[in-house]
Amino acid sequence: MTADERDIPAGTTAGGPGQADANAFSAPRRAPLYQQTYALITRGLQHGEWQPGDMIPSEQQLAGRFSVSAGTVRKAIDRLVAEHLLVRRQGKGTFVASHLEQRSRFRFLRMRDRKDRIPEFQSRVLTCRKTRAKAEVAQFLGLAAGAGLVHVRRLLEFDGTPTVLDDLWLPASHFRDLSLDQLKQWRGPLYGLFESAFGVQMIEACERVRAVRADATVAGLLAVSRGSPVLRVDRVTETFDGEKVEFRRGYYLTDDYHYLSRLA
Amino acid sequence: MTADERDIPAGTTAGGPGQADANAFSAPRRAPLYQQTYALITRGLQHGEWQPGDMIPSEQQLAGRFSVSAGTVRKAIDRLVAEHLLVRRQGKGTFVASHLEQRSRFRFLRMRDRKDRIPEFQSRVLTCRKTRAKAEVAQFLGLAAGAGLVHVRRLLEFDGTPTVLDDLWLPASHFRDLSLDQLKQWRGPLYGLFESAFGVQMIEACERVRAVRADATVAGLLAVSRGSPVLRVDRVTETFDGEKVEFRRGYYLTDDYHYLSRLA
DNA sequence: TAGTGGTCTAGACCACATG
DNA sequence: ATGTGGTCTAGACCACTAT
Repeated sequence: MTADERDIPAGTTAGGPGQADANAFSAPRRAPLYQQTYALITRGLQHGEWQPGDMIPSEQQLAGRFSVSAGTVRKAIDRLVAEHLLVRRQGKGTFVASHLEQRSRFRFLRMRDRKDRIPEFQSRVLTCRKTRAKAEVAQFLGLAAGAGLVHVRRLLEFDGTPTVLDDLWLPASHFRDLSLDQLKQWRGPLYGLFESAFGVQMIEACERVRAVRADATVAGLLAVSRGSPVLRVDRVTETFDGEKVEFRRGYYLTDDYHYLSRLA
Repeated sequence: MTADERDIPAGTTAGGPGQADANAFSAPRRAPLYQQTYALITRGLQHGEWQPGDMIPSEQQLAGRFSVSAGTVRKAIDRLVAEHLLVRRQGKGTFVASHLEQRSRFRFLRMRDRKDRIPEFQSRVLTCRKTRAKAEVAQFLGLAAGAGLVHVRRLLEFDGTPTVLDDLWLPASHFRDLSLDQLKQWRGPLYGLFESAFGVQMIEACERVRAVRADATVAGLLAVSRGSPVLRVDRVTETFDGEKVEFRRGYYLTDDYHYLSRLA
């Protein structure tokens, strides 16, 4: 983008502030400027104009580029910050959120210990294989049955004991080159790897939680007897525009840990 | 409160806008005006100056009362709206949120059907008894063991099938006069009853979710076999200032329904 | 017509980070 | 000293609701 381009048709004139549109014809309900500004910044994030960890232009600069006031830019950024897409740092600037940063490391982890603290845990990746989507997984990902996927299985040990078994299915369209070696070498959150190595930013997720009996596989890997009650958590993760880029099924032991949910 | 009282010491003078404090001495870190304003409005809600469903004074009026600008009041109200304590209605005013209104009826209900819709359900209150707090419940409520409680048990039928068994423990200090008759006669959400009949506004809650085996009682009431996996949801509900006013333990069948959690 | 919240602007000063 | 975000003000006009 060049500095002088105007992404938003100037809705104000020199006549004064707050003058939205001087047209005599009633325009077809234009969205408020701060929402348009929100959309433009989001598009910049989506198109990779600013990468995770990058600083975006200052509020003044964006105001100039979009031909709106600083307050309007600020309101747009407020929302993006609330949605964890941006992070403000006073005196420094506004930055694109990254799963590699400490502050967002446990954003999607709901498990807590008896005192509601995040447990210490270790991840052991067991397998990584190319597969094709069965009907159920395909439906969760909004793909056709048979679509190419990468399947990852890993075990999380909480404070030393195996507690979570995760199965991940990732669209081959984005994750074709993901390998077991790569996963085993990686230190840190998977979403950090996906972000840095595959350019996929996990923005939001939705989890459906059930209580089920452990089958032979789950029971074996979690070291409990078959039929034991375990929490089954189905997660669908999306990137920009609601594009589904992960389906994850987790089996959680909840004797010493629990799934925490805040209602407001 | 009288119209001319000033709850916030005027931090600005006639000298111009944005002049927070002319004192040469560095004051002991005063909170921003919009936070003070937030606290003052919250106090009004807590003290019952404005009841659920009431309209609070207009932004202009509050700005006058607190000697701050309309924008500052607006920012304070923005937060209270985000926290679901207030509701804005354009052209009408700003109102105190109420559990009796349609919009907040299912705020704390996380169960969904296969299409993520809120199920149709019916509540059947089974028992309502005065008891004393056992150690576990006392701890959840931050009370001493043996404190007076009211215990309520109810069954929820989702689309006609018993799916949720709830046990509620409520501090007798607030709910001494709650009766089975009252509960059976009540149509609508329990929190609406608690709000209108006992003046207790449920503001936020925290749930800890586990998978457990159904014991004889649970299995009997939910019509499953003993040992079946069920979701156990422990909820602690708070009113203003984090005062705990409900501990609720729910047992959920998750064959046809699930617990939905959005991560962001 | 009047009152309310919703949007938008322009400009001030403060607090923080960096060179 | 400069640039960034954070706070605060004053005032304009728009959109909606009610009378």
